Amino acid sequence: MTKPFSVLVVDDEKEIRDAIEIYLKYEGITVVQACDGIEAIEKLDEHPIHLIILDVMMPRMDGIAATFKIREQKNIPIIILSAKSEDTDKVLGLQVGADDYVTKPFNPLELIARVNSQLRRYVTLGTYEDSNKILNLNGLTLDPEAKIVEVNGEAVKLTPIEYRIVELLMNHPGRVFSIQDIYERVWKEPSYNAENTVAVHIRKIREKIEIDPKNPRYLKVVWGIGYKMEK
Amino acid sequence: MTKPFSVLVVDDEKEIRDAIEIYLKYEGITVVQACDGIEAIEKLDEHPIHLIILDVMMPRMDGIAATFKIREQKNIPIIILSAKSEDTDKVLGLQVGADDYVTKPFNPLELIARVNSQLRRYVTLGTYEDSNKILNLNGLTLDPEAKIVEVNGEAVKLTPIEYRIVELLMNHPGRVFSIQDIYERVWKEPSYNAENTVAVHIRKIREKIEIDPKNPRYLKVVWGIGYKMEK
DNA sequence: AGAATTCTTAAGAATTTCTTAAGGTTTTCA
DNA sequence: TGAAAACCTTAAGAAATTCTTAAGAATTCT
Repeated sequence: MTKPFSVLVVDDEKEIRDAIEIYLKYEGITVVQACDGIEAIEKLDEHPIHLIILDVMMPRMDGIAATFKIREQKNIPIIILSAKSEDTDKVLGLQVGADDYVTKPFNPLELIARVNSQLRRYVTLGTYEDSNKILNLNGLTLDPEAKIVEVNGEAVKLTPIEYRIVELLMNHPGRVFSIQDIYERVWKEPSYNAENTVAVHIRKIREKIEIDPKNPRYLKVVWGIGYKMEK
Repeated sequence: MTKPFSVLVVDDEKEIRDAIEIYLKYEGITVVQACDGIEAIEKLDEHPIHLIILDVMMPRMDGIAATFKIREQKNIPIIILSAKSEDTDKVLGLQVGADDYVTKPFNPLELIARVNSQLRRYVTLGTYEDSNKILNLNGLTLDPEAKIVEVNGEAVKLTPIEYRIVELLMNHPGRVFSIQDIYERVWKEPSYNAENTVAVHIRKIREKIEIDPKNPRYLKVVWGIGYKMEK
């Protein structure tokens, strides 16, 4: 499963960078490497980075400071790597600006869990505002907190994928999403031979939310383009 | 952009207070500092405070307890700062009265997001819902102060973890929490390989609070998404 | 040391998701 | 205009995932 995230790994030891890269790639996360702070800044400009893993014990501290500056502007979570033996004060100072830390030697699974946790939090915080509001369109209601969809007051039981499709469309009433759009935004991976998969789910959704699935009132097709939720 | 809010930051470390102040000021929020609970009480009398950010790990615990008492009267939201390494139970006790918490090291922007979120809620709700109030849902009762759960008036004995899960769910009736959400909010660390751990606790809770655990009335599953407490 | 709590493992049940395939509808363009 | 191509709908069953439950091991508390 590919995730739409890329992580910048900053460490002066190549073996560590490579090891982390292997584990993150296995998670479907793109990895960009940098061996010091200076290089990290360049990479941050070149690539869209969603999280930084940073070894505190590197020769060139100025680069690290600069990295932090950039984070302030870009709001990217930072996970710090540090050895237990390291100077506590120095590490502590850095930690004030960090989101999480892992001490070396570290369990790769734990690092991955923390990376995922940060990415999740980062994403949900970003979309926090509108993702909690109850949506309503002509009697079709969606409650993002309770994950409940209702048609004219009657609860409808949707599966997770069905729910996510409805949520996507209802968040942008009237906007047409191609099948690829839908697949990529719901499954969070590139669509390949997935046209019919989406179509089948559309059908199932109609079966549940439409009074007359053959003449849908809410979930309409736009021929040759995609689907949309009627405004 | 100036906001009509002032926040009291209580921490014994000056650098942390200053760092927080810088970020909040940038948001247009007024900041009042206090280095311990005693001082916090004075400041609460002197200034109109709308929210408190409180470090749990401070030398003088009595002052903190007093701060909480004041909050109870004044209905001010509290966000707790805690280090991961800290004694979980001690932190937990405090958190019961808190509205949100952030673990150190923290991302300043995340702290700001949570501050804004609390202030928003505080304003929109008008009268802030006290998290020490006894919760009641269809005969299921939770008393956060006494840490007692009752089903139709009959006390149920929950273990600490069980209690925290029930409390989390009851604080947000109807809202669905994924297993990862639950793990991270109850255990306060990222979850990996913890899916079944939570599931087992859910089962134990049902055994205790449900009349018919196979057809739960309170603690419901939302397939593929998580669990929730029925509204 | 004994009791209570928490975690791990594993097997089976329930539910969801995907694939395949056939038939219908709309568009294209000869 | 009419036939071909592209696109959409529908159905059914296989595959995969998720949930429940139980039992016992490991850990923590008293």
